[in-house]
Amino acid sequence: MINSLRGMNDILAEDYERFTYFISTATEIAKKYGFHFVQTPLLEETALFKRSVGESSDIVGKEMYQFIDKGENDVCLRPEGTAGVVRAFVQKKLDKAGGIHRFYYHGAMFRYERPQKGRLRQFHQFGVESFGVDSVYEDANMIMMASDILAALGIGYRLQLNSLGDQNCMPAYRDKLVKFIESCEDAICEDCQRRKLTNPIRVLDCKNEKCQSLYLNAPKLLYNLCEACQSDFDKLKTILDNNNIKYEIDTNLVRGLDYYSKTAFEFVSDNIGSQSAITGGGRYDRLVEFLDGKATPAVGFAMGIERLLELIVMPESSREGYYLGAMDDEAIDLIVSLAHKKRKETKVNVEYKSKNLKNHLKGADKVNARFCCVIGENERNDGTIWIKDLENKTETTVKMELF
RNA sequence: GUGGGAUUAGCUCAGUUGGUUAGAGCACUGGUUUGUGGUGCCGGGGGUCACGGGUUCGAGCCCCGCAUCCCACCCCA
Repeated sequence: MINSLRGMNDILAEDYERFTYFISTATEIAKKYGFHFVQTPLLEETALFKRSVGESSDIVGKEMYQFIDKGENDVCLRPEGTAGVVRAFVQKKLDKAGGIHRFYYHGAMFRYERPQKGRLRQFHQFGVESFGVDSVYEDANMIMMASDILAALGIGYRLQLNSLGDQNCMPAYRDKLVKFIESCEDAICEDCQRRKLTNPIRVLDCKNEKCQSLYLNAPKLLYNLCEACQSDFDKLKTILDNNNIKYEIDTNLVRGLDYYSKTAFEFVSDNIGSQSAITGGGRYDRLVEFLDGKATPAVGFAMGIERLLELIVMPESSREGYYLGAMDDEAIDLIVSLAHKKRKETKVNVEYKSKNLKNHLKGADKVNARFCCVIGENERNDGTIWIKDLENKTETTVKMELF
């Protein structure tokens, strides 16, 4: 038997119901916020991710499905969605067109990681990206949209918030942090020593307890913001307060992708195990420029669909459509024809074997049909069909031509 | 990539110190004496015990390997 690859799952039956329910709910809300669908390829040039996500990130450093194709191009399966959307944005010259462009997307992402609950090698994200708005109101808007989607799905969460600063305050802070790290360099873990050189901000995110205890006294970026970043962050908090969205400030929240600046946020769930981040996002004002576009402010987020599926509260499914059955073999052709006609308007299940009434009622119940319709000897003689509403338990008999 | 646990029917799981033909519930299927379901009763099908080796007279059970899932690390959505 050939099995699916490690960390790659089939989605079918009830899982697919939940999957499509999520997509339609999220899509509906994204459209209300004025976003439009964008689809980009699963395969991109490797350089795209190296330049956007960043070579120091784990994603690019060790998790990409990267290979040389037959034309000797260095390509990889996309590990995340933002880079492709930004590339498309620049390639279609929307940066030069100016104005505001808002996109939503969903699809498969690939990361070569050790699988775990909530962590797959092929997984799916729903994401949104907004280009051309530098106002912090847009940041708040994104958070409100994510919050609306989670609320519509009945998902509880905690929202964590931080600011990563911008090109004015980040470099100065980085120097300050590196000096701090150097002061305790001998005591920190190997990973952190490496991070000091590649991406010092990430040490704050270290899970090592000893490191964390040392970093309690580390300078916090949030307290070293320039005036513009500080006022934006304060404004963001005010907007969220005004709209009754609860949040926690997490000064150590650092997004694992290098392109974020200013607002960074993460929605986490306490009910799905250690892979608890269900939505992550933030502002990335420099990325369009990094990818050879005209400088354009942008902000976005992505949701991990598989992680959300177990948390979704589905609306109760109600009885729907018709079940048609024959009580003797002579009636089978009749119900097949009636089913063909009825399918022009609704869902119809047909049982091809003649059975007694009790078994047909059982069958209708099993497929969750609203109406159980049966033709037996009596009905054939009268040219009628017997119909029972399984919800209201009422019965009628109608002429076949009126069915 | 590191460490730990698990793997027996479609699903959830029992299975004694190694000993005849591997069980249950649910699901599926048929019947219930001739037209009333979801909720009665009776029956039936379905398992190379994940896979590959080894020890043994004999392995679901012990040993080794391997795959997958789960947990933690890590990472992130």
